[in-house]
Amino acid sequence: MRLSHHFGTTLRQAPAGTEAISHQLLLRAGYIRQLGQGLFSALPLAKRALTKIENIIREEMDAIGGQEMLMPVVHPAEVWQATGRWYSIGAEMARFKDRKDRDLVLAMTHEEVVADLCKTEIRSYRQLPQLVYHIQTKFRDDPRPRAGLIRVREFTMKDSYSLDADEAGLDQQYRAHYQAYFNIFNRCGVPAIAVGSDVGMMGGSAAHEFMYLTPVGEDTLVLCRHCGYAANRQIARFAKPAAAPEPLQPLQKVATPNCKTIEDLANFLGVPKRKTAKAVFMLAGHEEESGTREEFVFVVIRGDMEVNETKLANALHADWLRPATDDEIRAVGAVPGYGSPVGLKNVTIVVDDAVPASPNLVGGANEEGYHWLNTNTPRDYVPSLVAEIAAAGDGDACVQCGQPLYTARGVEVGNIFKLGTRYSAAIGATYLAADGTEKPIVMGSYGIGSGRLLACVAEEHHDDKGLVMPITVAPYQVHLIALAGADARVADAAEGMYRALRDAGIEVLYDDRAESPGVKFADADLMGMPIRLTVSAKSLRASGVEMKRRDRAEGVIVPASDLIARVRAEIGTLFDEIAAKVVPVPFR
RNA sequence: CGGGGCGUGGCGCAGUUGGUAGCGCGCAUCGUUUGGGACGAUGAGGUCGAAGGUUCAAGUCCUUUCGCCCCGACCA
Repeated sequence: MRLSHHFGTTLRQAPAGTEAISHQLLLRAGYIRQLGQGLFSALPLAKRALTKIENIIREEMDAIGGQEMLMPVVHPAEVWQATGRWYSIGAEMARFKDRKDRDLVLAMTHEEVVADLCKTEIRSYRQLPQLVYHIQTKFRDDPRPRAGLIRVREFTMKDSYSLDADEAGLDQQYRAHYQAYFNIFNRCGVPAIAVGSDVGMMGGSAAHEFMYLTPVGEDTLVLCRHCGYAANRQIARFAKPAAAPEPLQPLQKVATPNCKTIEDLANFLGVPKRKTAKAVFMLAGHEEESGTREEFVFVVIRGDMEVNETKLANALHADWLRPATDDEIRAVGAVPGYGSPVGLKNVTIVVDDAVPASPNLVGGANEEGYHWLNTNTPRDYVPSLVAEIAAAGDGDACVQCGQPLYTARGVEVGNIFKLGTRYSAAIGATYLAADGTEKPIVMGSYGIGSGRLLACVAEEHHDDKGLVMPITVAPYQVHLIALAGADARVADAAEGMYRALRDAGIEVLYDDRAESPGVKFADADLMGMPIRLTVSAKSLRASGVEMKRRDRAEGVIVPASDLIARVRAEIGTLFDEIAAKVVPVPFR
């Protein structure tokens, strides 16, 4: 491609209001342009890179038995109603009506459609296992898109769906994806780690997220250096420090004026926070066919811990949670700041599992200015539910090895879910087993966002001058610069090399513009092709062309007669360097 | 949805107590220049996000509204 007719200009300065490096560089280098909030066009450079990423994904999916197909972006509401997600998903799903006033949705994902297809395509266990996938547009009306391509509303995702007769088959396909995903990210030059994660709106029994660690990431991960424990904060567990056993003491009311927070209370009474019980009031929302149902929830957790809302919502099977208002708290007979489960009736009380194990905690008295000493459950109040609902954070002890955990930020570049039979059962996607019984297909769902992955490539591979694209993802392998000026010999030589490179099947971006050398070098650095070739009067005097890797400071002069062979060798070396990173990863 | 910020040529920005809109880069033409964002000359390009209001007069003041960014809530 000739740069003189290339669609997409470079920008000397990044547009205002861009923070993430990947956002700035992809914009400045002319890869992407923003159309609206969370809506981006991929210009030719980005499109070529995305195609390469998608082809890597195709190769790895095909290698584990995937069959590529294509499902629609617009779905009738019925399939989403059948699984209940029409009701449980809120404004994040874009809905509209067709001319016949029928409800339609823009696809956020395709479990429903796959399950629907299975109704007709899968009849017998003899057809299983299978793996289908597609690379298709998704739309999720995210409340807050951010950081360029890292979090958008419309995006392209590879989503695959495994179909199995039983859990063992699912487990096998799940593990195959686990390794295939590492291969994909390594081939794209994005170092990723797998962490245990929440199943979220997908439902199901287990899930991993593949995270690229970076401060611009929006997920918080809880990690252990010692044993490798890794989990999304949403589900991260930790070893709770055991409370010293002591005999239960009788309840005793004490005056605690102006002690509305655990901090105040602990200071006022001179007790450590872990000897207190904190009351947190939430409303749990349940989206049902008949409408929204809200349930008041009284949460009790030790004062030295915080509630993890994802864990709490999961324990309650709630679709969402919100904090209760003071009026709602009073309505159940509790007092904001002095709330106590003691003596409350007809209220759902959820207790963190550390609370029953911690004797004689200071708790509210449901009376302004008073707390109880020595509250104990179940002696003084009976929980509706005891669950593990505390949030893990920096310094907490690892559940596996007891060493201190730390937190880091990451971008989710892929995820894998064991769905089980939730969708197949709801939609009626069944098969006949060997024993003649009809059983729901056991499904798995696996996603990778290609645009987000491109953003992570840019985030990982850049320097102060611009992008440094890995050979596997780079839009072009070679960036050929002609420093011709008025020198027709240089121009002719460059034209000849451009043709020869193309004829050799090498992807080359050719800067044939009448720009000054500084501009050409700066643009080449910005756009980030892995190999730069410079033809000039100077290089011709050395009877050759300068070849320089984007990731190296120095170039070499290669003889024009050897050009194709030398470029091919360099491309080979670059591919080999990437291939060396593609290694087996133990499942955990 | 809460908090904060920003909307002025393609990009980055200035615009004072209201007085008829400017700078740098980029773009076009011509000439000079060609190994790290060259130089000169000439030129094109703006309903100042939108609507309403105040005023003799609004980029500037008031009201409303839209868009975008950041933090939080939320979330694959």
